[in-house]
Amino acid sequence: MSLSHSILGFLAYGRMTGYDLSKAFGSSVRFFWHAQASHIYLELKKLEQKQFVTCEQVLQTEKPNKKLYEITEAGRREFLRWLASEGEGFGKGTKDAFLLRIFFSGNHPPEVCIGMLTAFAADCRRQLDEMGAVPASIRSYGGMVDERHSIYWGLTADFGNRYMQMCVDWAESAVRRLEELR
Amino acid sequence: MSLSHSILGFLAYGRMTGYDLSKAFGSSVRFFWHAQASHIYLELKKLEQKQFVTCEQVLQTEKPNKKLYEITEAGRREFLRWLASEGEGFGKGTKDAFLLRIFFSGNHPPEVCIGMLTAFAADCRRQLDEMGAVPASIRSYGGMVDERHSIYWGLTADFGNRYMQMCVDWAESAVRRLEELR
DNA sequence: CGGGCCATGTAACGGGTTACATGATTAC
DNA sequence: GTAATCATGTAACCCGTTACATGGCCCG
Repeated sequence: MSLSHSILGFLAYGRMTGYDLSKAFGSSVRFFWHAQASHIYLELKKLEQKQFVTCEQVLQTEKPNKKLYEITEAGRREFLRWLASEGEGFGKGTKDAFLLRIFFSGNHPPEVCIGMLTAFAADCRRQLDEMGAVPASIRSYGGMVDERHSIYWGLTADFGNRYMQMCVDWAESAVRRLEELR
Repeated sequence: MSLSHSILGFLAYGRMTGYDLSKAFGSSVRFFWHAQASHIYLELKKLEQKQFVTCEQVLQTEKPNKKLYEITEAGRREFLRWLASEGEGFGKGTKDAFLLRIFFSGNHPPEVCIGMLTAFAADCRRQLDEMGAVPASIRSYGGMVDERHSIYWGLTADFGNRYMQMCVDWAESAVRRLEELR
């Protein structure tokens, strides 16, 4: 259960609403943890029940009312516990339906697979471009919290870049190999 | 729902038992789709209900009895449909708790993160070694089915290698960066 | 005589997704 | 007038995990 822990992680930076959290996920960890808004609201409720967060209603006249969530001491402890926990080693949680399709692609003519791979490469390149904006966004957020945090944001962004680049390279070499064999 | 489809995929190669399937997952797609034996048995039952597979009891005296599963025409159609389906684009399904921990690592002293990263790199290197055996295993299986299939097995294995290598490189560069900043 | 392989399952639970529902304000 | 942004939620469902249960054969 990592969604609840990453919510706690964001709340450790400061008070936020469910909506803020939803945006925070979208603008930072979306490459390795996609979170649905509705799920976040659900999880916030559970965290409140467990007393890991407290909630304060904020009435607004110009905008819809909102709920500001704040992490408690117990919540911070739980978050830190998770942060240091060993966590399933590696590759155990990996689920990649795309690679599964490639694996079984002997069942259709090679052109289909070539098409899938080129579309995939294009997709990766697009995401690589999108991530070009990440360093700037880190710098802008980085000013708000201290640098201690933003280093790590940079590390995960770097992972994202390398990953996408690797995917592009792999897909292109795969296409080449398939074309050789036609 | 990709487990059921990959089961169909394996059965498209030939008749197998739940046990065989479990081994097949373990020796091929485990790097990007880990399947529990118990889950496979569950899924086989559902596939039988949907008439995507048929089941034949095989009585054995020397060994426990077993059930041989065979894909039906409807099953093959469903499998092919899935194989050609667009499938969620990319990165949407990605869930990586390890990167999540790195992202939030500003909350503990850098040494902890350095420790996590070195352990991670060691883990990846180990898996890289393990995958050295894959080409041989592909060749051995490859003889049984025609080459049409084994090319694709090689492509996914190549992905695994590149991925692990990228992880090692990234983790090492991350450690270097963290050590600079101490 | 212990461990590993063969071989199959059940029950409870957890975590996440999808689809749906609502509604005000602001900017083009 | 219509799209985007702000803002919160419910209900049903699905997929997968964990833990448990069973039991014979073969090899060292």
